[in-house]
Amino acid sequence: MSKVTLRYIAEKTGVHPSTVSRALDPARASLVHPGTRELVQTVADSLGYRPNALASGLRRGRTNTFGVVVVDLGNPFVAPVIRGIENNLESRGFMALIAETQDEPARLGRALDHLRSRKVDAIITTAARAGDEAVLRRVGRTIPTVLAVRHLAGSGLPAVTHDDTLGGRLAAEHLISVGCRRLAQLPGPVAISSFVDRGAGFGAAADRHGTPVLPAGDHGARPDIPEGERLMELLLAAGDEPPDGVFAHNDQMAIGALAALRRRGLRCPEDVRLIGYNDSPLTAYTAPPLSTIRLPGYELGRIAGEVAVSLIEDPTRTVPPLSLPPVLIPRASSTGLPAPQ
Amino acid sequence: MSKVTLRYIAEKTGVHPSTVSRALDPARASLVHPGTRELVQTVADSLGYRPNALASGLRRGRTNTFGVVVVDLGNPFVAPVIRGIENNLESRGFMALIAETQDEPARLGRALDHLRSRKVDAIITTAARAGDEAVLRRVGRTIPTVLAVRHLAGSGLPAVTHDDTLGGRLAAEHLISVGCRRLAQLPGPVAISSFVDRGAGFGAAADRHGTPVLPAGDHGARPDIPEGERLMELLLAAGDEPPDGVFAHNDQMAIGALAALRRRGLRCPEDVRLIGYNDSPLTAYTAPPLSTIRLPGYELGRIAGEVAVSLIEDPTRTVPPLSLPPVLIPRASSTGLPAPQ
DNA sequence: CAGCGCTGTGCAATGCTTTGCATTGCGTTG
DNA sequence: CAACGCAATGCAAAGCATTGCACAGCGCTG
Repeated sequence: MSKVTLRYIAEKTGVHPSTVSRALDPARASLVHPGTRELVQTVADSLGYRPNALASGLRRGRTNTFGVVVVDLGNPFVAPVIRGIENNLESRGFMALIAETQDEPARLGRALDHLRSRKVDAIITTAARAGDEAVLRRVGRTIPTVLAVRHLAGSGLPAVTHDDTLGGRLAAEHLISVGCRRLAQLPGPVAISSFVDRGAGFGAAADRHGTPVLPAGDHGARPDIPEGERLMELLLAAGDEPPDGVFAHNDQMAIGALAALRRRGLRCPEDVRLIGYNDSPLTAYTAPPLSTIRLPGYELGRIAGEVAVSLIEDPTRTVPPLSLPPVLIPRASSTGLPAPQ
Repeated sequence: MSKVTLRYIAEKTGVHPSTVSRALDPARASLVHPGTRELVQTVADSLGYRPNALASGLRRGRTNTFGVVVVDLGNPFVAPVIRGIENNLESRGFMALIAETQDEPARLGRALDHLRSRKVDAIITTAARAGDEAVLRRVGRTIPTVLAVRHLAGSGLPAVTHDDTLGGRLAAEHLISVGCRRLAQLPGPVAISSFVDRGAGFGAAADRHGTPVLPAGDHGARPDIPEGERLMELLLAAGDEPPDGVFAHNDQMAIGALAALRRRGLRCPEDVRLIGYNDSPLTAYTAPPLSTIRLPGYELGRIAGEVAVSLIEDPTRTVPPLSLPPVLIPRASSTGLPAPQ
């Protein structure tokens, strides 16, 4: 049983391979006689022919494949972004080649090499960190590359992000509006634009209201539950009067903070009001339900995909940075009110 | 600036392309003179040469790419599985082409077509449903295909699963051991082996102990939070005396059940003890913390990758079904005790 | 000096599809 | 009837890396 190739179909139908190629490509099917076309199509269908994407890609210089670089697939908030990218591009026959970096520069380098080798049509990365400028700029010269979620000033690459400055501001204004007078943050890593912006937005808004922000003991090395716990402990151990309103730079850290508060016998929200970031799936079900900032991840992914496609079609295009507004989701951890629902 | 190809390197170094090819392939580098090899390697490095994976794949019939088919990247428990697959295969130079089915048969078909077209070396699917037998068997004849997480009797494909029968049994025995005498289940879709096995294991264990299991009002259409809420409502509305121990077939449904109980003014665990399944990241932080069954997802992914590789190397091999034991994680929702930690 | 067994290289073919150009055949027009 | 246009198809090259085979060169041996 020989493999089903274009040539094989051509032999079966008695026409030339190029005619088969044309007959099967919707864009060029009009060039071939309706009768021939139908014959070719039925034979191809009955044999279960699938064009060899490698040969096709080699010939035309397009693979209909794009690379998606993420830090960690386990992070709940990357899923909607990928889905947004995927759903947008899937309808155009694209598939995603996924690479994880675990926030390690060496893995980013390897991932980009692999994607380059496989001739992806575009790359979307949600894993940019300070320090990645050079390698991303280099790859961006030959392959349309879009930054999603995290931007990176020195890279010169188009970016589609959440407006984290606004997110930080929303968090600050909310805590102030529910009566907090001594604020604090549990900050994420400084190499990542999202956290930098959240911190800056929060600080600026607090300043504008004349509300003090206690210095954070440290920056989160990885923005996860144990780190949130550790940073909250630091804050409580600082000797000063503890803060009455805390902004955790993501929900994981906020959940860690809840645990730390509980252990120290402090109540949330009575003693310390808390707000997280991302609106992860289960934050509505913690005790107390966690106030948070909701990000339009799916939409962001969709737009990043759109930008990537536009760059594939015209790589010279310059795309201005785009940022999507987040939304405050107040819940009991800051308001003290039971969830409305 | 012409593209950096094998031929280009060959011209620069003054040797034949085939020599360059050999010098750059660790497996055949020994065939070329050390001096030549080094010259070629330094020139290739300095030009940033990356072999064209399309041409390579076309020629050798191997792409070092595998397809991973999942239902939904947003589902928290698929992440560790993918990571297990990926981490295992990444070190061997493989990359993953990811496809989502959303549990829709048509999308599965399209996904498999795309993967076939792109000549992936192997396919790992975590999305098998009753009804998919024929299409999976067909693709499995030409591409090594491994079922992960969900098995499928009629497919004849090797499967690496969690032992969900055991998981169901653990749930039943645990509820019985903490004093429950009227059990019930919130079952997931019947087309998915995982849920069928959980239900069967639970039922069999309850029988063995002579403990009655109330009939479930319905099967979950999608095993998510709202469905859990709905099924729990059904159970409570059934008129009979309500159950005192409930096994939700996954954590999402358990969380939905918590909400339903709260709304009906029933306390958990005092009135109804509850256990979920999967040990999703945030179940430890719900109120009350949720008892659950922990699955070795990462390990499962790793092994599925292993099996896939062994099938790539020898497609005739038959691999016996493998299933990994889950672990009971008792928390306050069933024990009534505060979490130890 | 023929012959042997190596090693290192070169050569040409292969894998499959796409595409610009050439060709064929047919009908139309002046 | 010659010339022309047009639709449909065929032809061959291109895209890039890999690989079986051939060949040259080398140091020996009988």
